[in-house]
Amino acid sequence: MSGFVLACKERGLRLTHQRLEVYRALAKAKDHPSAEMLYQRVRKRVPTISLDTVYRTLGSLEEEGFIARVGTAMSSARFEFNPEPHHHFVCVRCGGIRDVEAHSLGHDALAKYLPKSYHVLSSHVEFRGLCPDCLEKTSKS
Amino acid sequence: MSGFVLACKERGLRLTHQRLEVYRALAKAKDHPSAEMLYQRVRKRVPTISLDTVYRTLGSLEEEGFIARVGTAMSSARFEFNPEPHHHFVCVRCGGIRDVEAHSLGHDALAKYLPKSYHVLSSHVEFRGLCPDCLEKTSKS
DNA sequence: CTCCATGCAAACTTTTTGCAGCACC
DNA sequence: GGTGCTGCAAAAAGTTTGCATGGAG
Repeated sequence: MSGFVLACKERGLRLTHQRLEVYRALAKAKDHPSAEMLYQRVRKRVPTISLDTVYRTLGSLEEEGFIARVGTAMSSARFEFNPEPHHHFVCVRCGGIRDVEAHSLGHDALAKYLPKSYHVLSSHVEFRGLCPDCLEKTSKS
Repeated sequence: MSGFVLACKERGLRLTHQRLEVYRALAKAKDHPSAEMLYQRVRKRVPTISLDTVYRTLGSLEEEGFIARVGTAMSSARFEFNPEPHHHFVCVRCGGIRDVEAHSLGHDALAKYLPKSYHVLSSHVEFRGLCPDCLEKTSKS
């Protein structure tokens, strides 16, 4: 908590009542809430807060690295035909998605890391980084 | 292709011009297109097709297992505070998300499976299946 | 006092749905 | 010929943005 206060000062973020409560609500949450879910929770303590403030606050906190977005941050759904189990590499620069062969990163190899109390149906790895094309453009410039 | 025709008959799906063209466009695509991207491509061959037909067709093809959706299928963005690198388990029944410790499935262990031409910044595993709670409810009934 | 953050409303994007007509089987 | 699919339009859901006000520093 106090670490958050200090970090805000360092980065020039204003420490508003709303921002603090959104941060606290997410730090306390164990269920990976959506913006709407956080809005409902924070509203109990700050009845006048608006949903767009929650969105804007989450955006700020994400930019500053305090919080993370679960799963892929893609604006729209993407589809593929490849019926073989495989993984994906997402380029953070060009947004392109490339298939990654499962090789020894198969389902069984991954699923064994979970407790036996889970019934795992599928497993999927998503890598993020720079694809060969963007990497080449970077080194050239 | 002919496999698709046969599979449609087996499952009682009507083999319309539109459905076939959406299927072909996705089978040919290498870039994991969105519904809108597919719409633009199919429109060149079937100028009267509508975007909602593309959506409906993609939904049917996904249900039948012909195609897959890339990444997490979540209606809204979900956030988390946990700053430690970790993975996620998504329950297909209750939609709940649980953290999975990275253990030996750390970034380095995963990234080594990619060609060196990629610059990998992060790696994340997403498991899907039944969580312990839903599994228990299933066995009881 | 200054400027960033907030709240309100409205726009925007992506996806879904109701309905009438058409096409596949 | 009946049923499911299509196209149109409108709605729904999630998220973003413009603008005037208010509160933090």
